[in-house]
Amino acid sequence: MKVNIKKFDFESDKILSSLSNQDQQLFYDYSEVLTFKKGKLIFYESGIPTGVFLIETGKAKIYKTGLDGKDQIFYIYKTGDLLGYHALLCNEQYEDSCEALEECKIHFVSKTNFNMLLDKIPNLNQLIIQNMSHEFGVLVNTITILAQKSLRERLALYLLILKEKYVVQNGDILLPREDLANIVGTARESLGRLLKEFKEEQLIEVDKKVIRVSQQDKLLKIASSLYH
Amino acid sequence: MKVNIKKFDFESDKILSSLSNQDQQLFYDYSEVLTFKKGKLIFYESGIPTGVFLIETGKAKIYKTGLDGKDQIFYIYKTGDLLGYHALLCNEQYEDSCEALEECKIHFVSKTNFNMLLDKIPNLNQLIIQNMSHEFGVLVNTITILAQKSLRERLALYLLILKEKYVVQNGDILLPREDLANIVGTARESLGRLLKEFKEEQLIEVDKKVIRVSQQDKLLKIASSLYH
DNA sequence: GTCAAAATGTGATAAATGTTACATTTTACA
DNA sequence: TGTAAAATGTAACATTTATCACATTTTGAC
Repeated sequence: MKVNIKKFDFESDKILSSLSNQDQQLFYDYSEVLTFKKGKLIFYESGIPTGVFLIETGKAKIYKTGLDGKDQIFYIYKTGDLLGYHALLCNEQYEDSCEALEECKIHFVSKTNFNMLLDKIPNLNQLIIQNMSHEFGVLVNTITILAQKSLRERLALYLLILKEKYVVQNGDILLPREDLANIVGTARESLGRLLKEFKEEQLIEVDKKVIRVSQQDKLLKIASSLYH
Repeated sequence: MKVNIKKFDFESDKILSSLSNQDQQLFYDYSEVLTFKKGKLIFYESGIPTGVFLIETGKAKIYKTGLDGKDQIFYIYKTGDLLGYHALLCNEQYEDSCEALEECKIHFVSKTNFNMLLDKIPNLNQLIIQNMSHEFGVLVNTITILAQKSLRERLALYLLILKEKYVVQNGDILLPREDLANIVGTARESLGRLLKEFKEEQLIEVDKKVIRVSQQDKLLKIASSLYH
């Protein structure tokens, strides 16, 4: 059986897109637009949540910094995604940090406004519940992959996931090596070695920072432990 | 800084215990009591959810079986915990399996009844949202640990977590080696070797299957990468 | 209690991955 | 456009962890 890439997608864009046009407009009405330059923090671990974020353009990584200072990236949000509501909804400090991978235009909805919207849009509550319970499954899958699969398998899988998501132009992956290493859970050097192997096996093409998947089917087999 | 063991607790017992006595009674009224013998499946991956489960007595592991047949256990539920609502709430198949670690007495609430309860108990919806958003943080922490920490650190951490939770008598841990290996994400043999090391270093005592933590403080330092 | 099955322990070996220490390239911006 | 800083590549080496192939112990059923 093959791994299913869709099972690694939070689908956090569905929350807003499932609302009626009026409700979507209401959401925008109660938001203010913020711009985060590349590398800027949108929120950070142990900070107090003050609202939620809807990405209009750009991508952002959420990650957690380990005790040794190494980051573990566990998701990349993209255009349309609603994020940052977990800590807000359980009245806890942020457990993770969020950083703009490129310039991000974001609709920020303050805590008070968000609560107001939850009142005014009966659907919203339900959609967030649906999304969070879906996310649970995604994180469970992530844990299993990280705990059980070899580096080679993990890299193959995440290249496929990123290809779907991290489109710069026709499916090219443009992400700092360090970030990619922090997604698949390895050292930058080990990642580099493996990327070279993949390149030699003509599974991918590498042009400076850009990675292009050339043999999706073979990568999928590797990710599924069906092919070494 | 030291790792915080509390950040690995779903606190799924808080859902019901936060309700008023009347509402708790209502919950029980709409449930039927089921008994699962040790080793029996409570639900399983790719199955269709039909309701939720409240553990009255016993413990149960939730895990996911990887493509190679190896299980990854990512949580152990105990008395008072409400579980199995994720797949139900997002209308998806179970992403994981749940198996009784010992004989479990469980209150099962069917999907229809659960929806009815969500209507009748205004609080319940809110409590589940709170719990799910809290769980998100726990899973994020789990991912970071699995991806970044050495086997030695992971074992130290999970022994401490299990000591809190898996009390048979005064904090003893009684769990098959294979299960423990599937929690910390390693092979059974590697786990055994490391347990022997811990024993030689007098961090733990091992009496047949029972593991007893003797030097909690040192284990905590190991788990926190402060001590080799 | 006996016996078979399941669980656990052991040791040698192989493989995977991390670490260190630089060389080289690319990028950002002055 | 030049230059320093950041990112990336490389190679040798150390370490960790998995794997294999059994021996031994424990458990559960009869």
